[in-house]
Amino acid sequence: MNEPKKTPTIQDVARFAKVSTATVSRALSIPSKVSEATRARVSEAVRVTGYTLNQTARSLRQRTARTILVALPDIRNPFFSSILDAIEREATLRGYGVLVLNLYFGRQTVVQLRDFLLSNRADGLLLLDGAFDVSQLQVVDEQRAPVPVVVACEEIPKSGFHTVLTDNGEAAERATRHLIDLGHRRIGHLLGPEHNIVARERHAGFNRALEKAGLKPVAEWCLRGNFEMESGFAAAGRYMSLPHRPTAFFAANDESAIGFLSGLRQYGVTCPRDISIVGFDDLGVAPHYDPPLTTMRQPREALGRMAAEALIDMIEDPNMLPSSLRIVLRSELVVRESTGRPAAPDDGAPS
Amino acid sequence: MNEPKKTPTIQDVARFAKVSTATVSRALSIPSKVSEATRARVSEAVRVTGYTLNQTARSLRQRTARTILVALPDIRNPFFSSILDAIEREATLRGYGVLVLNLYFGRQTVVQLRDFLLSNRADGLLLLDGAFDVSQLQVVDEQRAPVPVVVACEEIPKSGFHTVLTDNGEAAERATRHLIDLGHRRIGHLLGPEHNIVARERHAGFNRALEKAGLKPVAEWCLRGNFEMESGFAAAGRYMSLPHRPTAFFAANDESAIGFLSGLRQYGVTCPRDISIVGFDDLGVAPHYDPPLTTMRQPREALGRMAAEALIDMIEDPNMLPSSLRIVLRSELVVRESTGRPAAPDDGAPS
DNA sequence: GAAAGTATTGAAATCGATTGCAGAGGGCCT
DNA sequence: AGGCCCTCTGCAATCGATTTCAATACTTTC
Repeated sequence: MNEPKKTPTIQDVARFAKVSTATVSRALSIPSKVSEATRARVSEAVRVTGYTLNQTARSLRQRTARTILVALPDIRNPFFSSILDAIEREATLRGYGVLVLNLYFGRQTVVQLRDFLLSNRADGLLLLDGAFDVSQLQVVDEQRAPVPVVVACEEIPKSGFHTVLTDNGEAAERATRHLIDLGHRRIGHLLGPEHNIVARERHAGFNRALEKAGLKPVAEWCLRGNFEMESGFAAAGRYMSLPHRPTAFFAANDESAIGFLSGLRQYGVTCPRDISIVGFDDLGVAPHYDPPLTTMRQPREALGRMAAEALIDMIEDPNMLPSSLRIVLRSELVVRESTGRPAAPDDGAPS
Repeated sequence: MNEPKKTPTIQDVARFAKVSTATVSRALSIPSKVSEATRARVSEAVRVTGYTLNQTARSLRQRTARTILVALPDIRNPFFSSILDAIEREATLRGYGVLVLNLYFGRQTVVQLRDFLLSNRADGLLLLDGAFDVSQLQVVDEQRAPVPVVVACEEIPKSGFHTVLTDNGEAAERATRHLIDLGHRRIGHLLGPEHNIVARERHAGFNRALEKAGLKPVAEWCLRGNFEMESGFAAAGRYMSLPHRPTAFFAANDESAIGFLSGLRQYGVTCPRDISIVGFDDLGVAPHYDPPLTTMRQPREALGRMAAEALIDMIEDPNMLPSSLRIVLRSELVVRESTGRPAAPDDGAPS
């Protein structure tokens, strides 16, 4: 009685209910195909034996794992974690499990990711990283059925994957435009990581806004950064050493904007009096920072949810989606107190 | 040639290498048991066929999923996400996948969590939520082999589970002590969620520190909160309406501390001039907030890593761990600028 | 009342690996 | 030469479900 009992299987249920395993299986998954009486006997048997489905066995037979794999660069990043959250909700709703995989390790992880997918542990991949080199992920043109993939957040240019993302370039343009509308003429940009596609798009959007307003981009006003607070903090020093300083900055994201502001405080530069800053992401802390941060809010929940939806749709019916799906979600400017009119009348680029 | 080829199985490899599937299996997992020549033929066959292991089939046979399930209250919370990150690293290192499950839905999720575990999709559970009602999770006293469980972050009092956590009470005591040492006598506490064990322990630690210093706890100085920024923000209003205001606060976590500070700014109360605040967690933004936040830093990476280690150890050898493991990690006070001496000499509780 | 259709069930194959057992072959010892 | 041990390999069972196919009983229809 106290020995480690084996977990009950469908065989045990069948024996107890005096039916075949086939009938038990049907009673549980297609009740309409089984008579009332049998169904009751099976239910009772399940109750008594304490039977629970062995998902592994089902997966093997049905060739589906009812699991999706989410690969992302960094779970700690609040931007990703809130998307992951939305993905998890949607997946759970539709009966899918969520496997997560960090992508720190570069090359090694590619192999791992590939094996993961090809090992039937997951039915599809949700990739949250455009920097990822997909050519190494020989999942597509392999001599086997293609694995469903959806790329979210960042676009992988000619990969042909379904994509769900936000309007990074356009949003950056609007953020910058906001600064211009306030009267700023000397506007700088705190860059994101050099090889990150999202960062590049935001940079491009920034440039477009300047151009449309007839402002010349000034190379020294684009300060190096990498989305992290420390990089913004470090950029403050470089800002101070500029001969002709911008009165406003568009930061590639909120984190670097916060680091930047924090660094500027060290030099006695106050926002928005001396400088205006607009960020990107609308992190949770943005409204409670000092000053509350003007920023572009990305629809993170929608992004995660729609990406998960698309992936699961594709898994459940590969023909359901159009050959190439590309959803672009619109970000929203949230004006708070980190942006204002420039102190002095402003005459544009340095002489 | 262009038809959807089936993914190659071990049978295909065996056929190509002209050996049995048993030999292929051994060549891949116990190479020492196979002759040099055969091993080479198998390798070649694997290369040519493009074979990858079907983990599901292996799992079924070996009765292990090489996957752990991490259940947590909220992935978005940066505290949890960084622990999840550490867990993922450790698990990956040891060849385990990580399934995540949010626990929003209360009752429904319990059932789900239970099925998840009993369905052989995961070999063990890492639970990051002490508020969770484990009695419903009939995994322990079921009439079957017990599922390995490790509880991290929060303790579940008499559950008998292995536990890895930080010294919440003791750390809260030290945080409060820091305020006392600075000369504060009127010290308040911004509470965490009422039924959260961690919050209670911090509250208890707070009280102990006061007591040891001969200070009487004042009920009105404990402001309601729930770990979220908004709750801290709201608490600021209640603070302002106190007849006799504390000169220092110990906030149950950084987020609520930040919300509180943000709320206080609305009333022109400046930190640390008018009030000192110490938080808990050392969020990424803490050093870059204005003022930089004094806080208790929890060893989050270590916590996640050790919890994952313990769980995987338990999975791989149930007899390896002592009957009851309880690891307590020490938090560290990080003094920044949100705490200072009280402005006026301070004489303790109101008359 | 016979034929056709429908509802219900079971036997057995199947998914793709691992593994216990046994057999073949070779080397070594007595 | 015979016996023993060791290495290498294959056969076939096994993990726990699903699913095809066929058989049976029961209705319905003409």
